[in-house]
Amino acid sequence: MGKQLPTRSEDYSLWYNELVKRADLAEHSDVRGCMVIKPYGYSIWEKMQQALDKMFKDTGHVNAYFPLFVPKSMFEAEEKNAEGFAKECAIVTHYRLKTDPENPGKLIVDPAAKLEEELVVRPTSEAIIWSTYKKWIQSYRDLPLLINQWANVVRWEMRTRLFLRTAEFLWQEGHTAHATADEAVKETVQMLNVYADFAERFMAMPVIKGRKSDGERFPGALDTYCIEAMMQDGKALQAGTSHFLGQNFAKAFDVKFASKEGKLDYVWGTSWGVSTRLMGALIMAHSDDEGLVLPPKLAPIHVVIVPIFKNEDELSKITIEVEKILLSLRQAGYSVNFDNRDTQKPGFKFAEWELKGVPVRLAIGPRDLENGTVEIARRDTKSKQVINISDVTSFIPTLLDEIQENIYTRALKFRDEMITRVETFDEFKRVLDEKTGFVLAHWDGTAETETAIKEETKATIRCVPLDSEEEMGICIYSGRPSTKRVLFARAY
RNA sequence: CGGGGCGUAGCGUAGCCCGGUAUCGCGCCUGGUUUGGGACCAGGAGGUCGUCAGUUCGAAUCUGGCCGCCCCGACCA
Repeated sequence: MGKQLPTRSEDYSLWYNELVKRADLAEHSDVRGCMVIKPYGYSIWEKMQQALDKMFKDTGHVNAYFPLFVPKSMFEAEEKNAEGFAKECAIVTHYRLKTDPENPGKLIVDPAAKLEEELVVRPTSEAIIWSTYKKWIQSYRDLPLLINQWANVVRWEMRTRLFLRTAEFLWQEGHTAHATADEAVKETVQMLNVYADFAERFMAMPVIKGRKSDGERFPGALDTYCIEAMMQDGKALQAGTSHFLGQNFAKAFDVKFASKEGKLDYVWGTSWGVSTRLMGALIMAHSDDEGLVLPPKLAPIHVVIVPIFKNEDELSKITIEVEKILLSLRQAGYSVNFDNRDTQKPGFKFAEWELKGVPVRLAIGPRDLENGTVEIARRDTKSKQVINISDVTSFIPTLLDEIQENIYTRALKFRDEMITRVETFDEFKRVLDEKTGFVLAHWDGTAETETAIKEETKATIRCVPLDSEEEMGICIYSGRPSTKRVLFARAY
């Protein structure tokens, strides 16, 4: 393992994989397609969970937990949904092992323990949840039902990438039921806004809110909204989705309610989710050739303090000063790590904490003790300055805010520069190949055109942006009339 | 499931064509010198060469089966 990370420009995928491993975020498990999230990586996910969970609670949602296993008959009740996920389901068929009579010490699946009905390991929980909602909902007084679940799901993917696509992943899925279509649509849009807000305010990652084309819609939904983010290689990453389910699941699972007027009607549903994929997004949106760059609001460690010392005596003198800083910063609610290991040199520690993306580093050595100063370095710009040690406590909060802001602004500027409006298919292909990034172009609205463009260019319609203005134009592919531009990109 | 490639120490590898008991780097351990940007020197530990069989006096190397993994395609939060 070399000391230097591969560079982003050389091979973005290699850079990503190495970074994930070297920054101690995650690694491939020995289990096919699965991922081990390491403590440091998991602590970032926990920060995301906390922030999101609060936003869900603030919008009136509560948490619950539903089973991992879904009986096949229940799973197939909503046909479109079942069909959409059928190709990537793990299925439990037996419930017991036994000693292999021909191979002592080894186990075989006991053929006598075959399940009468197979259990599907949830690829998503609509089926199991709606079958439960049937029991919970009778009257308009039971509505709206606003529930979120933090869980793992399994999708048997052919090829996997850490965080972006693994056989098992962690996520949150909200499932709500409403008395009216209007209210359900409002919920769908509200949660899309929550996601966009989270991405921008916490992850410092600008996103484009939009609506999926028919082809990209969630199976079983009437409408799928999404947020799309741009990675530093110009590719798009779907960072969250919110679906308006109409009455599809209510009908499939017979979930009816009595209205105020005494009429019986099917309820209206939504579902929405974000996953550990956001970790991949966070990494690819901000990190550089030195490693991870974490926005302060999601950094498990805000500040790391590295003492520069030659002997025990120097370290203890430094420690006295550091203790004061630790105390005041921790009281102010910041997570601070004092790296007083005597097994590593300062240079090594600098590199290591940069790799892990800690936003601010303080270095204190004998020179500083003499001058009453401390060297302060920020991860996002890699700039350093020396300030008075007495100013540290007031300096840090402002600096962290500034870093959060700067990372966002930088990502936004990059994103905006990498969105190109094109008028012809030649231009479209050229931009995708040479400049990369997102392309705003007219599309005739047909699935045929969408598929043809995808086959020729590997670019997909990421979404119809919600802020896309009415504008007469002609489809870049078919030449037919179009009223709106849609967002194309190659995607993860 | 189609097309290509690879399995050698914790990780990354050389050796394989042309058979003689395994190379180098990182990491790890010990001692010393170092310590304001990934230290240096010296010594050391660690290997059923994926697996099973065959050929041979002798197999990491040649032959065959099996297992596993990676890359490209189809699928995808």
